[in-house]
Amino acid sequence: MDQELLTIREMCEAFDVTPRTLRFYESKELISPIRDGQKRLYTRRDRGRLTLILRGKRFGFALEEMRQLLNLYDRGDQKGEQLKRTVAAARERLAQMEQQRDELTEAIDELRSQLEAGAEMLAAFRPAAE
Amino acid sequence: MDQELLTIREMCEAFDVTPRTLRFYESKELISPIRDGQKRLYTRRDRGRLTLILRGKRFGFALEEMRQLLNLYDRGDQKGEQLKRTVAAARERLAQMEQQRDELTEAIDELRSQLEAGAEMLAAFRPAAE
DNA sequence: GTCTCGACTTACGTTAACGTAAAGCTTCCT
DNA sequence: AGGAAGCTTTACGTTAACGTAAGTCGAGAC
Repeated sequence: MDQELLTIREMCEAFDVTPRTLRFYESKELISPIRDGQKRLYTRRDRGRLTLILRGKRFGFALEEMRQLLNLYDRGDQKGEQLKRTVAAARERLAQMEQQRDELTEAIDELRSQLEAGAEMLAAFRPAAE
Repeated sequence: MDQELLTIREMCEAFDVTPRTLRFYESKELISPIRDGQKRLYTRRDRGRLTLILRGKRFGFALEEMRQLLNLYDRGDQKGEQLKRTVAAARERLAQMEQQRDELTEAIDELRSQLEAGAEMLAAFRPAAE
């Protein structure tokens, strides 16, 4: 293990994704494996990027967002301005996630109280009692 | 106000939806306004159903799910077996929502700790330091 | 009569992230 | 030579919930 280059199959097993997914990410310019003839070979760099992509997905980042963030890091200055921009993006996303969670919590409470209140979730529609 | 029949425009304003939405719901058999010539007129029943549809949407029910639930209620026995089925569906959805919230909370915590730990969300990829 | 307004129908477009089918290389094995 | 495996490319299909454009129609307003 810890080889330098992985085939598509090895990548799929290592990250639990399908070949289609890897080719799709490549078509979206999120990763760019080298070629041995026509076959793809994934480098350490690709593995790092894929790790970040999947992590980003867990956080709810869209692929396009991740592409932009990754590209920022390709342009050098990891220590400076671009890093701040990435952090800012992360903070924004965090805020979104928190709001989403709050809304979800509200909906949960509301639904739960409906259920407790006699399970009459459909109370609003009675065939015109007057 | 409290008229018996509403035009599509009045419905849109009352519920803050577009005409397209109402026609779409109708095409999906969620509501079924009567006709005055070719114009749609929405009854009290339609308003009740729309109220439930929109409430369901807030809870994350899909339109198809709502259609099924609403149809259960059209088949009579509000007091019996069908009600239980609706309640069961609501409980299931509630469980889904709670799980979703838990996952979201996990992701939030994870992202927050990444940010606090030096904001190195992208720490995983360093250009191969060895 | 002509214009215009609102409503109507039909039907294609949108978004995201792949799934899936079709058909063609290369290798490797026998 | 003749598969079989595993890779490749191309390109259409999927899902949800509408948006949007195009063209039609009936009813008042002038």
